[in-house]
Amino acid sequence: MDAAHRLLRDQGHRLTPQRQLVWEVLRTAEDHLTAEEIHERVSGKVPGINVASVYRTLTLLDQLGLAKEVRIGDGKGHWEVAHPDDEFHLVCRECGSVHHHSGGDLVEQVRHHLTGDHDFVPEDVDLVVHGLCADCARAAAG
Amino acid sequence: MDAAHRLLRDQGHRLTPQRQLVWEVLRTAEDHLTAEEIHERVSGKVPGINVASVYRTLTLLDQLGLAKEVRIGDGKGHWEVAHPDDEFHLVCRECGSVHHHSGGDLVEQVRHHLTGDHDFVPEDVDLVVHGLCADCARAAAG
DNA sequence: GTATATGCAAAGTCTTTGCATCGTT
DNA sequence: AACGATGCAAAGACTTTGCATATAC
Repeated sequence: MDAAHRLLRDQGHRLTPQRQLVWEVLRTAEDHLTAEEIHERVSGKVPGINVASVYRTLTLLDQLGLAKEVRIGDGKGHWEVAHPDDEFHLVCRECGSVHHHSGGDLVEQVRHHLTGDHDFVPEDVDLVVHGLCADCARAAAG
Repeated sequence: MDAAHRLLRDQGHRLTPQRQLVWEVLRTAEDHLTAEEIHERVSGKVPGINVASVYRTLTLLDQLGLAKEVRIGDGKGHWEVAHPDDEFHLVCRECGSVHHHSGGDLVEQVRHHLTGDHDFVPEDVDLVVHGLCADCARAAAG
């Protein structure tokens, strides 16, 4: 049983097929999926799970620190497996793709900058950069 | 006539009282207002403008580069006068306040980092930090 | 006078919730 | 058996849109 399952049960939550499937889809996604997309993928695998359950599961995974919602500014929530936040998101305005980017110590610098200031206690640093991905930039230039 | 008005007309848009009021409210706001809040404030000043017009005006101001929507993760859009994006937003999870913070050259560094990489052409850098503002941090500690 | 902007109400999108039923523990 | 989770449908929050009327130019 994987770590996520263990964590679920340790907290007194039940390990249902729906939850396992949502987690599985999220874990193996190459992309940042919306709740609707996760719903589709899970539905493709079995009976048919309700969207409400997808939302409830995502909320739960978030609370457990296993998943995280990314707001890239298109109105929908996009979900990913939680990762150390020294990474940030590159959103292409042309094709809509979302890539992770490890910014070295940039996020750490932001943290440090704020902490030194003593004006604000930083918890979550959300860095989203909009622009053109390599492919779309090439297409635009060509 | 102020620069915003000139810009509106130069682009062939009409200078209506509604637009002037929305801009006025936005320009003089100390906070980051939602469309609903802007609507309330404008309504307080005169006859009564429709929320739809507020949304339409904000969209227009955005297109003209005069206003900008900030997504702080509470589901609503918050609006501000556009500013050079070497500033970022500090959102308090306790009181919900949103403060601007000039991060020195941090945003510039992000840009530079990405440009050097040639993997992505950065346009907009949105840096939102969630945490505790000075007041709430004090309250929590005390 | 004409094209654009407004008001109004309706519809749209994404997400949450109430409640009866089902299923994990 | 008991309590938590699911499904379903309805409601909610925020924003957009269609269309007739009003108005800036």
